[in-house]
Amino acid sequence: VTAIPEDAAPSVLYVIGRVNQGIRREMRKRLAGWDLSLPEYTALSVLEDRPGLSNAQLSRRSLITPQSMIEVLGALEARDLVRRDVDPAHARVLRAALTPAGRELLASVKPAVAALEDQLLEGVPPRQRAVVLAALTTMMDRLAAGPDAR
Amino acid sequence: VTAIPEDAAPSVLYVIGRVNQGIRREMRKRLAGWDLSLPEYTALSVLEDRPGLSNAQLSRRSLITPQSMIEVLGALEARDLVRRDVDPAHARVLRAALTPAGRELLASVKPAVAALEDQLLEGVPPRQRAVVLAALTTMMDRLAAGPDAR
DNA sequence: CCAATTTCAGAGTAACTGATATCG
DNA sequence: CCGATATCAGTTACTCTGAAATTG
Repeated sequence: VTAIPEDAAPSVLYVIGRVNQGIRREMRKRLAGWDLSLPEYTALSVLEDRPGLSNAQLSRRSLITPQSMIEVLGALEARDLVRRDVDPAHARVLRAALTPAGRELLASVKPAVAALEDQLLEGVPPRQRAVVLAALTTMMDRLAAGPDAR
Repeated sequence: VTAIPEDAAPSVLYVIGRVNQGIRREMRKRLAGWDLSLPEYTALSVLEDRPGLSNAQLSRRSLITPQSMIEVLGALEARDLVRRDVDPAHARVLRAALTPAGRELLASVKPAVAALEDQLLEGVPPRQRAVVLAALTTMMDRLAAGPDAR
C-alpha cells in the first residue's frame, strides 16, 4: 500500500517530556492525600531499595544537585520519615535510611502509584515493556555519565 | 545458571522522571545561547509541525494548563517568533503560527537538540527505538484521555 | 592543600489555582 | 445561559547558582 502522508513522528525527547508532565500531574494528585511531594516520594522509594545512600549519592542518582536534594531530605527527616546517621568511616558523610514511619507511609502510598503505572502500561504489550525500560535506563546512564565525566 | 540476586528493576515511572530531569538540564544548557527556555523551544517545535493551533489546543497537547501555555506563547509573540491571528470562524480563537524569524531561530537550534537525541539513542538498538517511541506515545495518549475525559 | 560532602541563602524556572471577560 | 477560549493575577513546586564549613 502506498502510505498516505502520516503525521511526522514526534521525537523521543518530546514524548518523554509530555509523558513526564502527565505523570507529575497524576502523581501530585495521588500523593496529596499523604502530604508528600513527588521528589519526596521518589527519595523514599530510592532509600527503600538502597538504604545507606548519602545526600551526594542520592543527588547524583537523581540527576539533581546536592543542594536540591538536601531540601527534600531535610523535609523527610523533619517528619521523621528518614533517619540520617554518621558514617562510621567518614564523619562528614550522613547515610540516610527509612524510619519505621517512613516505611509505613511508603507502603500505604505505593498502591496508588502502582495503579497509575499499571494504567499507563496497559496499552503496551508485556513483551515490549522490558525493552522500554532497558532503553530508558540506557539513556539515563548516558545522561549521568555525560556532563560530569565523574 | 542460578541468578545471583540482582538489583530490583526500577519502575518505568521512576526512570522516565530521571531521564526527563537529565534531558531538561542538557536542553537548558544548549538553548541558553539562543535565549530560549525549554517550554518555548517545545512550543516552537510543535507549531512548526502543526501551524494554526490555538492556545487551548497547544496546552492540551502539552498536558499543561492553558494559563501556563499562554505565558510561553506570550513571550514568543513578544519576540516576534510567533504570530497569532484571529480565527475567521471564531473571533475568540487565536491561531498561532511561526513567523519567518521563528522558523529561522528554530532551524538554527535544532542541530544541537538533534545531537542530544542522537547521543541518548546511541546505546539503543535501532530496531528497538520504534518500540520505545510507540510505547511512550501510548502512555502519553492515556495520560491525556484519562483525567479530562474530554 | 585538595577533593568530596554537607548545608545555608537567594534566584529562577515552570508549573499551578482562581477569577474575569468574550464569543458562538 | 452554557461551553470553550483567552488572559490577568497571585501562588506553589522544584531546581539552580553561589558560598561557606567540615572531614579525610
